[in-house]
Amino acid sequence: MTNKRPLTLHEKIGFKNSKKAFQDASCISCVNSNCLIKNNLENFSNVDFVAHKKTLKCKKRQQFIIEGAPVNGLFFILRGTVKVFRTGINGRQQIVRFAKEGEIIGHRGFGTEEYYSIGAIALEDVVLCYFSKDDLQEALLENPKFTYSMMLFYANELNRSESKVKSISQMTVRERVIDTLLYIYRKFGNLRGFLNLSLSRKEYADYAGTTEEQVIRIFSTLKKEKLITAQGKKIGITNVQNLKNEISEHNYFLDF
Amino acid sequence: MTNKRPLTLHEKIGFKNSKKAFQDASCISCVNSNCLIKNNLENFSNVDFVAHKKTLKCKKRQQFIIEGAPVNGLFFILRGTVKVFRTGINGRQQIVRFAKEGEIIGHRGFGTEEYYSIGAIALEDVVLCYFSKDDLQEALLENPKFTYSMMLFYANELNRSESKVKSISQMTVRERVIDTLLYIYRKFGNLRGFLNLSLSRKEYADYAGTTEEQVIRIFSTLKKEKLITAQGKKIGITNVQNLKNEISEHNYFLDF
DNA sequence: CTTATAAGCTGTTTTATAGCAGGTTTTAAT
DNA sequence: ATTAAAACCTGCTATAAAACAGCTTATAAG
Repeated sequence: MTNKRPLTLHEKIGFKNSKKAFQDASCISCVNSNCLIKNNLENFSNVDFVAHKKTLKCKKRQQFIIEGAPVNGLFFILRGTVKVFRTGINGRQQIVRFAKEGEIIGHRGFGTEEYYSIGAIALEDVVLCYFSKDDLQEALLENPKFTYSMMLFYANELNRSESKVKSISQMTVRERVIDTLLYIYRKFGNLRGFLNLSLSRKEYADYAGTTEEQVIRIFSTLKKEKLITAQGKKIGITNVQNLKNEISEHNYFLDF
Repeated sequence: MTNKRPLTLHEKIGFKNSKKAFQDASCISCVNSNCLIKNNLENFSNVDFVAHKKTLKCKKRQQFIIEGAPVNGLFFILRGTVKVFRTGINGRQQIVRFAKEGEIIGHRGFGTEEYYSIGAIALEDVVLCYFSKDDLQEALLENPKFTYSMMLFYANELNRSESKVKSISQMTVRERVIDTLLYIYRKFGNLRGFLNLSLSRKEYADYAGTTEEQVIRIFSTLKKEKLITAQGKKIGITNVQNLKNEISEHNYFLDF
């Protein structure tokens, strides 16, 4: 490196132009059928839009959005799993959601917000597509179908969030922990009898809005009740329906 | 009435075509500068859109959206105040928000939801503008600026809701009650030293996510501490800053 | 004006859950 | 292989908040 200019965050974590670094990162050949960009490719009047995107790689445990940083654009997950969180009262971490391929990260900052209200960290090696706010805004104002899709996306996120308000304020800790297990199951599925996403008890707690100890206690109770099996971080749901039954009267599962 | 066909809900509560019943309900002369329709009037290519709207009157305490009913359209408040709620675990009412002129009601059902997940009731005599889902959808797909506004509206609602998740899961009951008082103050302001919206202790509880008794206890403590004054349902905030200080470290106020 | 009903209030009890302390086991690093 | 550091686990204690009970004060209806 001969350049003495300090590296930007994006450069540090390997920000590269898609064409150069990732032959397979072009939207046309993308396999994420749930991606809003992919789904609207034919609607973009300006073909440059998707060519302008940048692609970046993140190693496991790397944080690529820092709470409070200015919002310059939006991320789409091309591959991998991401944890989205915010810091609450006395530094307590609150996990907002877990995201996978095709999902949008950082959209909460798109409206009036100038700064990210959340942080995002890679749970495994991740590849991200990045669109600048300006490019996006232009594309949105030119392509009503795309804007409409984005609007519906936000509407769904809103429903999910409202449903979380309900669950947090009215469910018991046990119910919330079960709800979290079912959420992980729905979203990441099973692999050889275990949930296909390994989380620590602390992470379960931060998502369910409780403490590590409570999650541990509840997990061991659920084990005794033969509702789950656990080998360290690997959690298996014995009978999904039995778990659902405990909370079914409270929740219609519109999340994902 | 010679017609033997049973009345629909809309007919029962006085559904009328705007032209006939309300000379003053036309969007052009509307004074609600915060209304998304009003703000986008010049963007509508199809002038029929606003002419198609219907206007309906609701008396105080009348419920005009029933939880679980199919979503056929969206309401905009022309005049009055509305309580938006949902029924939680064992019939416990949860107040989602209080809405006033210019605001949208029922938008949560617009996306994938087919049925209203909330109920809405008039807190005082209310006039509503109603747009059918089909008309709206057409207008949205024709007018990207309008769609973009709607998208930003949803994005803001999402931020508000996320912030509520945070407050509910991390604030104490006292803090949540204070937060509710400040919310009412910000949104409805003061009238002769008292909050310009009278609510029962139960309603404060249903919004703050606690019980009537807790609200009563906290109100009487706050009275002793000279932070509020109360004459029955009329609540006055003595010093807004003092109240804010108690929760300021937790909350950046992006609600409204 | 009287009565009934709802809303407001307060003291006591119960319960769920957080916090703490002190352990073991697992994982990762040297 | 050894050590350090996470992660996991369990029993105990403290506490915030809900639930209950019984009362008083408003508000509305006849």
